Amino acid sequence: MTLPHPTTDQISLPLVLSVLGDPTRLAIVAHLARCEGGKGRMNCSRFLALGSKTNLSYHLAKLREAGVTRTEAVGTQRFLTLRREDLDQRFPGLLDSIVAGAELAGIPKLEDTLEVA
Amino acid sequence: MTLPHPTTDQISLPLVLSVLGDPTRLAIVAHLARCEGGKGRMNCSRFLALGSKTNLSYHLAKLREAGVTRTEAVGTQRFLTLRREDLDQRFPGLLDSIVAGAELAGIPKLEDTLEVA
DNA sequence: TCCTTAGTTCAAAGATTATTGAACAATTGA
DNA sequence: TCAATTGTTCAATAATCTTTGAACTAAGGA
Repeated sequence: MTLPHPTTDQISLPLVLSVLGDPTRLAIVAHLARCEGGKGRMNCSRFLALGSKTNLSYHLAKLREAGVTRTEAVGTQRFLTLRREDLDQRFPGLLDSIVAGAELAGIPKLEDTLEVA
Repeated sequence: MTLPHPTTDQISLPLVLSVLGDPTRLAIVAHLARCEGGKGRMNCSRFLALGSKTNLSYHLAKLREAGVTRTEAVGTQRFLTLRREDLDQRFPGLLDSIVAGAELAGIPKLEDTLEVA
C-alpha cells in the first residue's frame, strides 16, 4: 500500500458526497459494492468502459483520496476495494443508502465478473 | 409555489449528492433537518451567516432544483422546507444518514430558532 | 406615494473540475 | 534483452461551479 489514503477519522462528509456526485465514480462504487458484497477486489482496467485510461486514473485517485476506496499496488496492477467498514463506522448507513439508490437510479452497470483476493 | 421543483421521480442521486457535497448547502440542510424534525419552515435570511444574499440565493436555488428543498413564496419572503418525505421515498435512508453524518462532522451550525408554519 | 424589506437576475471574474494526449515508469513474459 | 501490459504524471484545454456587485422586482408599512 504505497499510495496515500486518509485515515477513517479524516474522511470528510462533504468530500465523500461530492466525489460520489459524479456519475462515473458512482458507477464504480456501485460496481464494487455489487461484487461479492463489496469485498471484491478488482483492477482499474475493469472500469475502462467508463472512460479512458487517463481519465479513470483521475477518478480512481479522487475516490481513494476521499477515503471511499482503497488501492493496493500488486505488480503493475492496482487492486481496488471499497472501504465499506471504514465508511460504515464513520457515517453509518450512508454507503448502503447511496448504493441502494444507485441501483434504483439509472447508474450504468458493468459486467459482474471480478477477481477475488 | 411559483418556483419550479422537480417531481419526486425526477430527483437524481448524483445531483443530490453533488449538491450536498458543498459545505454551505450541507449546513443549510442540516439546519432544516434539526429544526422541528425537519418540519420547520424558514425564510432565506435565516441563513445569511453562511454567505451573502446573492450567494445564498444561488445555493438555495441549487437545493431546490435538485429536489432537496421546497421553496414557497409568501409575500416577499420564500419559505424553505426539506423535502424529507420525497427524498425518503426515492432514496430510503439517504437523508437521515447524511444529516447524521453532518452532525458528527464539523458542519457549522446556525442558531436553532425557526418560524413554524 | 415613498421607503424599506426580501430576494432574484444578470454579467463578469475567479476558482475548481474533468478530459485529453504525450511521455513516462515499473512489472511481466517471451 | 525486448516488447507488451498496467497505470501514472504532466500540461493544456474545456467545461462547470462559485462568488460578487449592480440593478431589478414585488410586497408591505408609514
